[in-house]
Amino acid sequence: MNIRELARRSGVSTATVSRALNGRAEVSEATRARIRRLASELGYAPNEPARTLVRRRSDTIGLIWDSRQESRGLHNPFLLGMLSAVRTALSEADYHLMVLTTPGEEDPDSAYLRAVRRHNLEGVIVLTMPSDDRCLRSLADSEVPCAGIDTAFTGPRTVRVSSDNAAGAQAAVEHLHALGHRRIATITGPPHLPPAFERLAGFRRACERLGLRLPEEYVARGDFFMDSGERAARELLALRRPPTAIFAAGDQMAIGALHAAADAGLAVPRDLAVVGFDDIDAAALVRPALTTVAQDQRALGEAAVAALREMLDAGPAGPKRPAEPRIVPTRLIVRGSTGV
Amino acid sequence: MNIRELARRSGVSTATVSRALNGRAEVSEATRARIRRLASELGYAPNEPARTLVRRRSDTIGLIWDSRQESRGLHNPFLLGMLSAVRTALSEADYHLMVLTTPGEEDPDSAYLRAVRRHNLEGVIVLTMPSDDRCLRSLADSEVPCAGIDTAFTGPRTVRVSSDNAAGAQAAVEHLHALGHRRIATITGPPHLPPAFERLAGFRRACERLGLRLPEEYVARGDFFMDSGERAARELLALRRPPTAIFAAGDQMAIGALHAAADAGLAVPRDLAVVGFDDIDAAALVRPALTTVAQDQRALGEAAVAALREMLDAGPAGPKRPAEPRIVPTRLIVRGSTGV
DNA sequence: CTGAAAGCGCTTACAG
DNA sequence: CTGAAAGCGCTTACAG
Repeated sequence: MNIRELARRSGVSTATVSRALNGRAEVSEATRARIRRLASELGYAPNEPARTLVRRRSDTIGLIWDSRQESRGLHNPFLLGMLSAVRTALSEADYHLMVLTTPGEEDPDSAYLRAVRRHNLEGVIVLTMPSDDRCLRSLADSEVPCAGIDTAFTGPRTVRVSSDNAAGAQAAVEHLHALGHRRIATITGPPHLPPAFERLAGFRRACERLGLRLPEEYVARGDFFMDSGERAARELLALRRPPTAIFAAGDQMAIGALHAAADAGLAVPRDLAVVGFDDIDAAALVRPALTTVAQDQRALGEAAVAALREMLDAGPAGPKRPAEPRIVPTRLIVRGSTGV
Repeated sequence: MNIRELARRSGVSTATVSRALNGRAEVSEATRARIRRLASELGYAPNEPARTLVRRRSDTIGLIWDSRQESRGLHNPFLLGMLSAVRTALSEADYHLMVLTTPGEEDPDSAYLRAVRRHNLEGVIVLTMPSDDRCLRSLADSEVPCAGIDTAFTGPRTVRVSSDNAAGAQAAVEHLHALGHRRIATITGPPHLPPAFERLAGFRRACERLGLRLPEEYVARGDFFMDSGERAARELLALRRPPTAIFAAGDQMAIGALHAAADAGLAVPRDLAVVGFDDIDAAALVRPALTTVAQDQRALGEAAVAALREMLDAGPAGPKRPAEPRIVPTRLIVRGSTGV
C-alpha cells in the first residue's frame, strides 16, 4: 500500500493525497476527511525514507551516550531516566530518535558527523560525555545542532543542560544547618568534573552565607565511588574536631560515609548526619535511608529537547555560538540519614 | 556531495561508484581503490534514506522498551546494560538502531507495527515488556521478526531471550548448602511473572536434589520490592523453626531481608545468610554486601541480536512459529551476606 | 568491467 | 482546490 494505490482508490491524484495527509490548507475539507478515513482504513502509512529524501529533512534526532561512562556509579542510574524523558519529549514534538553507535576503528573522529549526514539527522542529543571527547569535536564544531546533558560544548550551535549543582549543594547545607549542625564537612568529586566543582562551590557559598566556619580539612577529596567516600569520612571522623554532618557530592560516597560511621560506632543521624547527591536507587535501599539532592532526570531530558528545538526552529540563520546553558532545579529528599 | 558529484570527479558513472562503494565484485580492483580513496577524501557518505528507498531495506532495527516498567526496582538496572549491549551488537552487524515511542492515543494497538512499516524496519527488539501488552500483539502476530528479552511472544517470527532463572536459583541453593545450611527458605516474586516462577521452580528442584526439607511456610510471597522482602523475612524469622538462610528472588527483596535480620538482632551472615538475584547496583553498596545471582546483561543483549539475525537471515521463507528460546547463563557473585 | 536508464515513494513548485 | 510532472539520491537489471 503506497500513495499511488491510495490515490487510485480515493479517485484523486497522489499530489492531493499527499496534501491531505500532510494537513495542507489547500485541500477542501471534504476531500481531506475522505482521504484520511480511507488511509486509516487501509492502514496506509507514508514511507519515511521517501519523505526524507524529497523533503531533505528526516524529523529525526540522533542520540549519543558513552558506554564507557556506564561503569561510573555516578551516571549509570541517570542515563535510563533521561533516555526515557528524551524519548517522550521528542515523540511529543513528532521527532524520531536514532541511536548512534560508539565509533569504531575507522576514522572515529568524524564518525558521528558522518552518521548525522548519512541519515539526514537534524540534531543530536548527547548524554553525559566528557566534553573533550575527540569524537564529539567535529560534531560540535559543525553546524549540526547539539544539546548536551552534563556535556560542555563549545561549538557554534550547541547548548548545555545540567542540574543546578550549586543550588542543590546549598540546599543540603541549609537543611543540615536548620537541623542545628554547625560543623559540616564535605566529600568532593574529582575537581575537574563540572558536577564536582559546582557542588563544592555551592557548598562553600552556603557555609559562608550561614556564617559557618569551614576549616580546609573539612573538604575531603573523593572520586564519586563508595570506597573513596568511606575513606574520606573515616579521616573526617578522626579529626580533632570532627564534623557532626557530612555533605557528599555523590550518593555512592555518601553511602561509604554511612559505612564509616557505623565502623566508628556512630549512630546516624544522631551522632552524624549525612546528605548525598543524585538520588540513585540505592539511596532508598540502604539503612538508614539516605537524604539526598535528587536530580530531575525527566526535567533534564525535557530541557535538552526544548533547547534543541529552539536551535532547530531558529534554523541555520540563528546564533553562531553556544546558547545560554539550561539549568534544571534539584530537589532535596529527606530520609533517615538526617532525621526521622 | 552526492554520488553524482563523486562520479563526475572520479570520471566514471554513478553506477560504477555505487558498485565500488558497495564492494560489488564486478568493479576492477584499481577503479574501486581509486573511488574509495576519493570518497574518503571528500568525506562522501551515501544517503541512507535514498538507499533504503531503492533497496527496500533499511538495515535498521527498532527498539522498544516500556517506560512504565522503569518504576519497578526489578527492571530498572537492566535496561541500560542491555541497551548498550544491543547497540554494540547491532552496530557490529552493521545495523542501525531506531527507538520506537510508547504509543499515544491514536490507535495504539497497531502503532508499533505502523512505525515498523513507515521506517522499513527489518526487525524489532523488545526489552522486558509484559507479553500480554496489547500494543505488542499486532507486531508479534505480523511477519516482522521480533526478539524479546524477558518477553514471551507467541507470533510466527518471534524469539524469547532470558536468563537461566532456574539454574541461577539452583546455584544459590547449592552455594548455601555447601556452606552448611540445611534450613533454607525463599522469598518469591508475583507468581504469574516468568522470572518469579522460574526461580521458584529452580529453588524447589535444588532443595529436592539436595534432600532438603522444604516446609511450605519456607516459601514466602513478595512482590520484588524491598518492603515485601522485609515483611516476608520477618515472618520467616518468626517461625518456630526459622531458616538459617534465605534465597530472595530479587535483590531489592534480599536487601529488605537484610534489614529484617538487623531488626531481629541477627548478624548476617553468622545468624542468617542471604542470597539475592539480579546484581543491581545496590547489591554491592549495602552492608553486608549482597551475595547474588547476576544476570549477564551483555550476553542477553547479544543473544537477542543473534537470535534476531537468524530470523532475518532465514528470511520470510523461514519457520512460521516462535523459535526456541535462548537461555543465557547466570553467575553467582559471592559477597558478605553469605560469608567472607 | 562499465554505462544509460528506469524506478524506489514521496513532495512541491507550476500551471490551471 | 486539483493534477501532471519533475526530482530527491541512490541501486540494479539490462545491454554492451
